[in-house]
Amino acid sequence: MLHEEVVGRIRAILLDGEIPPGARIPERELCERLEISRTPLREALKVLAAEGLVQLLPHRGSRAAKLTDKDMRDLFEVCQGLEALAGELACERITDAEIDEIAAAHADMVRHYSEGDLIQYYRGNRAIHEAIVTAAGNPALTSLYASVTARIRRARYVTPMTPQRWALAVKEHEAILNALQRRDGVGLAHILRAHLRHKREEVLQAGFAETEGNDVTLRIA
Amino acid sequence: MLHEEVVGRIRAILLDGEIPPGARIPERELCERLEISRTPLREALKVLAAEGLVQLLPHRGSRAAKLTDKDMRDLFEVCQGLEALAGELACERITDAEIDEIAAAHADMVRHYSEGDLIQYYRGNRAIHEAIVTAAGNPALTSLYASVTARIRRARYVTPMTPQRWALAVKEHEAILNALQRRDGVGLAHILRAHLRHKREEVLQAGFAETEGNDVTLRIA
DNA sequence: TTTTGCATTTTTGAATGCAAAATCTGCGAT
DNA sequence: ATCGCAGATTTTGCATTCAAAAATGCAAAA
Repeated sequence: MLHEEVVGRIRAILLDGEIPPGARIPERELCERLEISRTPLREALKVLAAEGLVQLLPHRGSRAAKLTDKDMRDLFEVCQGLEALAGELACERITDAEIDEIAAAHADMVRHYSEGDLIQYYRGNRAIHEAIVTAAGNPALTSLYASVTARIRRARYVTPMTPQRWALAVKEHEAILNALQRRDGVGLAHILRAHLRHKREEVLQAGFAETEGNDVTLRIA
Repeated sequence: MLHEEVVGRIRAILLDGEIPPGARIPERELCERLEISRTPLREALKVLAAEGLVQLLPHRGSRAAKLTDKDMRDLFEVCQGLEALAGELACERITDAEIDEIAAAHADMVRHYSEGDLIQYYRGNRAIHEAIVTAAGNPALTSLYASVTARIRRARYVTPMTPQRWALAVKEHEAILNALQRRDGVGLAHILRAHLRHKREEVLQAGFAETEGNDVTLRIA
């Protein structure tokens, strides 16, 4: 198994919440499960620690990182900046074909909305945001975005929504698609910022930060 | 020696250009120099690879990362986004004391400019940009900014400038300080973006990308 | 019953050793 | 002289081993 694969598998385990935020990461167990020795596992944990997904405590092992309200707010703020930038760049560089794909993904997502399927809705939602970032044609931005969103993914794409908020989100996505089709970079940036600000408020209001005694895993189970 | 210290020392070696972009990283030598064994060194290299400073080639060791023109452009673009965001946030949150410090740093920098001391000028310049980012009060943003700027630092803070460009840069910095003092977030974001766009043009025009046969180390020596 | 001090156990962090892969070297063929 | 190839050498990646630090358990004292 390649180094990158090890990192990816552990990242998936963390993002799935299989090891919940704050929990200790059982080195020996993971070694057995991935059928590797401690050396490559520890290399991967150090990388994930640099990404912010793992917290290393010297001489006390590693834990799945836990985000405070402040952390969450900060990361959403950065995410807003990155998506706004991506939106502006995407409007300059996106191809008609890419726009069509996003439009199709949007239609799909709206369908899931009208069917009340939150899981599928979120899946489509995420695909759209990622497609916009990809369309910016800036791999450095894409990978930074990936690492930031990974840390807030569970909060962002798992929080339950009230019907009002959900309806608003869908409306905002209409505007997002519209701005893209008009290639209105500044407008798109504004909408994306507002969209994420609303999502952030939602998440924080729901008390979704991964603080002590606030286990996301249980909530979404 | 602690893990973070190892990472820091190697990062410094790379940023100083002691191991020039594209050059192989001599594992054994570094081990001896840092007086550690290969295990912690390799852990650090994996982390630096995740940061983009090191390129890992499976079964072929690691090299100091080399940036193409496109990489450089992309990173500057992201940096623009991050600094613009930081500027907006800083205007909301910066204290009067912090503004005074930045004003002092600015005055210092202008003095170095009038003395023609490019090195000191760049040092002050960097301090100002970093202070603005810090004033945004968002550690997630700060650390992301640090990792992005690290990759373009040598290009950004080493490129020689024509008198015209230097004068323009100083003018822009006047405007930056002014916007900060007026706490004009939107204005500051605009100026910062333009400032960085100019710097990027400078760097790319100077052919400063770390491509084959384009060794930055030699140029600045 | 609770707390404190000590010995034991467990776990972490790093060095070493080993097998596989890549690179280098030298020799012969064209 | 150059190219190609077989063997030797080096380097990489990982498993194992070893020492140090922390956690745990237990007994004795308050």
